[in-house]
Amino acid sequence: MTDNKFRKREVMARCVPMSTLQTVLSGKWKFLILWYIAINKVQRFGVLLRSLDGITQSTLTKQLRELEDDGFIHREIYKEMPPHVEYTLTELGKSFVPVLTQMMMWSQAHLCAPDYVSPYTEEQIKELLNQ
Amino acid sequence: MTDNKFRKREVMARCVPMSTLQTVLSGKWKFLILWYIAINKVQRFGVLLRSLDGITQSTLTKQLRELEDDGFIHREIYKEMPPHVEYTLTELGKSFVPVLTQMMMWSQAHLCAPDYVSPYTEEQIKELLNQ
DNA sequence: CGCCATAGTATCATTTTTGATACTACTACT
DNA sequence: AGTAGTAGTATCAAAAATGATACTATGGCG
Repeated sequence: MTDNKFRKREVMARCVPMSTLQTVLSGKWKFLILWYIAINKVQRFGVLLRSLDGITQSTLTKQLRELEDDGFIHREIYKEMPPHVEYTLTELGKSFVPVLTQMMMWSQAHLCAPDYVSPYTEEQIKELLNQ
Repeated sequence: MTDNKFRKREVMARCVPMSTLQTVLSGKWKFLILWYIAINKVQRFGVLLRSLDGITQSTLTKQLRELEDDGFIHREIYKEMPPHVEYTLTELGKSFVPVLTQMMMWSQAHLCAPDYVSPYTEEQIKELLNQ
């Protein structure tokens, strides 16, 4: 994403990369949403809603729209019955996966209790990085 | 930081590492504050205030206190004349530097215009990672 | 027809974050 | 005694993010 299509253009204009990133990934849920899509390749709206404990439907919709507008995820509508929507990572989103993975690994190592057991296997993480 | 000393304990209790990280680094300025302290080793309050374009004194104070409470930075008061305060990274903060660096490099590569020239040399980045 | 599941939208309230502004405390210097 | 520079605090207002709730649209099924 090298063109200026981000939601908050003032930040982009100054191009303080770190500020832009913080703006783009602002909010309580963005990291987690991206992670869930990354680890599962595809995520449906309903599954995300049930996975993100405490989020409301309207907030999830808004977060997903922002991630879409900022070019991280792609939204595919399936008109089968019942109709549903699938979210996948775009090329930009995929390029962000190594950063996301490092964040996850750091968080597991430093923010969790010593007896915390990660739900993600080394294989999952490795696969994520090799895509 | 493997003990439960974070500001928002509910998140910590559930230990969803990604959520904890997003909570701990919430706000418009945290990434940038950490980056400025990391790249300069030491930062004074006044310098940070002038570096972070648009932040107010009270907001900067609050952000710094939160980073301190969450164990990322250390606050050292110098009673010389005029007295001043210096902020440095703690061990936890230093352990986060590789993540921060990767975030910065990704942001420069993907969020900035093609003609953007980084103000940071490769040596600075390398040094940052070798600490 | 009424109900289910899907994935929303719309509206308003609440909470959280940030900003604006004015104030304090310290002491060296003039 | 007054001023300057440091790093704050305190209070209130404004803005942004999130939540609660009710609503829509689709079409199959009993």
